[in-house]
Amino acid sequence: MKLATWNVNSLKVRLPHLLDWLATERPDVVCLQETKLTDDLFPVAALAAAGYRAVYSGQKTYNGVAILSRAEASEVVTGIPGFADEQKRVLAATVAGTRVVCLYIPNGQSVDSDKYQYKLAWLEALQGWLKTELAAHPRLVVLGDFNIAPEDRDVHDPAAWAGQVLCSEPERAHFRALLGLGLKDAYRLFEQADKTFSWWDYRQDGFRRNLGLRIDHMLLSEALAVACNGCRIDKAPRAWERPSDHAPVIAEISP
DNA sequence: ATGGCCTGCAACGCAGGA
Repeated sequence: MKLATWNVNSLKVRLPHLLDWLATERPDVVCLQETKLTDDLFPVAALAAAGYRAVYSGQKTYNGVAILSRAEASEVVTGIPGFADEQKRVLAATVAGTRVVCLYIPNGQSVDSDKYQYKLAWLEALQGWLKTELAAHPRLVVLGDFNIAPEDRDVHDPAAWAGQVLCSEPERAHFRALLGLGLKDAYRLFEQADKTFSWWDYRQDGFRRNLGLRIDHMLLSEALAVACNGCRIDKAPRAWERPSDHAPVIAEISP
């Protein structure tokens, strides 16, 4: 099974990129973030024509998540159970015997912001939920835009980012706590080139200068981690005209 | 130098992203 995650930064704008990319990569499951579409506007027909079913949870202007799959998705859950949140950031479904949890973790804006406190509370709730999900679903993948650069090697300029949102110690501690549940960072299961990132700022010619962060992740339960053959970041779409600021992350899992 | 760039909304600038 080929799994992917991609923050598309507006599915309306990026649909042509997504369709081109699906035709090239032909993944089995794709999680999307920042669709920024209400559900009545989701491009069901265009994706069906490309061979993909879709489940989605969106809102106007902000956030919005979706799971595209060749096989049917079942047991669909939106949001973190028991955690009241108007923002559409979570979608879980079972596809071909694998539990897929698609996340758009809050950005946090800055460490002195109310949004940062919301992010930490959100991460606390996420951790509790994923513990029960993992117990119920041995084949579990948690993937999406985490808005956390887990280590300094995931940051183009660690000194400049030290203590800043996306890199702060409380956020990184939450990321490590997810690993502590028994999840593995798929990207780090394999040897990777230095300074490989999944997001680059639109400003300052950030992509060409590789001023990036690795904040999009794929976490695998033990059963999936031992079956994982590879994980990579696909930088190609970031170089296309009018790109998303995020690149897709792709992993291959043996049947 | 606290902005630069992009998106959506709805207005002729703003919020939010990261």
